[in-house]
Amino acid sequence: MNNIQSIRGMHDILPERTPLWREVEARLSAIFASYDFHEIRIPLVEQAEVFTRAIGQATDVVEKEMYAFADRNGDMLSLRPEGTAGVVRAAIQHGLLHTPGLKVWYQGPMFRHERPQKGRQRQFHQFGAEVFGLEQPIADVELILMVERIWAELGLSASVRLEINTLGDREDRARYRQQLVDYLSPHRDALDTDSQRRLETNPLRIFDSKHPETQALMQGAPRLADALGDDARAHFQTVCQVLDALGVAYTVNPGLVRGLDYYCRTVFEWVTDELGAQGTVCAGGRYDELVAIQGGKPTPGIGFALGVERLLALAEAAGLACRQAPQVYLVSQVKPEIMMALAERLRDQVPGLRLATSLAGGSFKAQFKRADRSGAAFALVLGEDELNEGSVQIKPLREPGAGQETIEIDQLPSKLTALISVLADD
RNA sequence: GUGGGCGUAGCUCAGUUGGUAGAGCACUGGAUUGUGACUCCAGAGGUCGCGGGUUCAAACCCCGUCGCUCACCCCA
Repeated sequence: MNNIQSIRGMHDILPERTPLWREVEARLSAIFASYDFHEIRIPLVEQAEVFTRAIGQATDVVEKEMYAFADRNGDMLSLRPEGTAGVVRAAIQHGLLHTPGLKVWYQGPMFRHERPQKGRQRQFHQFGAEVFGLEQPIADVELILMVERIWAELGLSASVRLEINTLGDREDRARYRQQLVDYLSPHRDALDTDSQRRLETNPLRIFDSKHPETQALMQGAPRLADALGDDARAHFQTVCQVLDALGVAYTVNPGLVRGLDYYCRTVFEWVTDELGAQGTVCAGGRYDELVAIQGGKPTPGIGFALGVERLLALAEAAGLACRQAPQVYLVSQVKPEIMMALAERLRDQVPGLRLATSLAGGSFKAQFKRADRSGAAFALVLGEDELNEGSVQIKPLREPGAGQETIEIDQLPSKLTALISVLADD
């Protein structure tokens, strides 16, 4: 092979797969619009501080996964490892938070320098949505409903399950953190090495440990639920009640702790068993203090991010497939300018037509072979005979036994319009 | 960052105890000079990931390196 390769963990999305991406993107953006979310597009690069402040200095994402570098003028910049921090920055910068209830969504590549594996690459793609200025629990619920609709729309409801939890408010977590440290410190030696380190940096995330001994120890740990303040407790109860009333299935997972520091109160996550070790397809939660942390006027917020590659893996396993084929393939043995004039006329007069022309030329046999491979539903035949009598032949390529018919060129646009209107949309 | 498995034609892979490479699919052309799919024939296509070493001789053995993959870790 060549020496030039894409960067490790950063993959090309080839033409064969882009129709599937576009299909999923179209369905998601339609769902977002149906909940009155509006798209926002922000830079892929920010001041590194935008992320270090928001995500938390002690998180792995900041500590060892950011693509951070010095700009030519010495500023520390970073490729975005996630979307929320940049959206918050943009919302503050442009005064979008003066209107309560701002609802935005975004989409695009994120970058984390991790060791690639199934469901995890260094450049990956997320869809995300954020709501600002609403502290009501039903804002949490609406976001959850919207994601539930995504699974339903893509036929994935049976593949994922929803887990939720509450992290309480900052004072609650501070109090609880101390309880946890007090409980675990005497058993420090029983913890795995990673958890020992987290004991100093981020004790709550010890709940994430997969080590059996650590997990056993955590069984007896004090519970965050018992450390909640009244407000946070009431908030979570309302979320659960409304979800129950709406028939949304979920389980409360007291060990569910988000990896980014800015979360508080409601956190949620959709997980699957079908993708190996990277089972989280979508995750999010409330971040009522993030706007203030980023220098804005205190404004509550809540949002989620969804991993597109993971979603696509599930969708493909469930049978979602897309390809973009031309509807019509023009086979010709007349002068190129005549063939192309006809093609242009058809593109002018047949709305939405996907028309392939046989630029490579060759025998009719070779051209028909290409027409077949292209996936086109119809071949148009334009040879000397047709040219002389002002006609074109239309040959169906996907109906066995169907004969081809001759049609006058003037009637071709309306004929094609009728023919492609009954084709299944690819 | 740590470990396991793997890198041979565009794709999926074979390659016996080291003797300078093969199949299927795909591609190109042909089988009465205007018609695809099925069939038959022919052809093209590889410095065997890259670099070094051992050897008369390396796809095969050794070292390094890059990448893919799975798990740890982390997370979407």
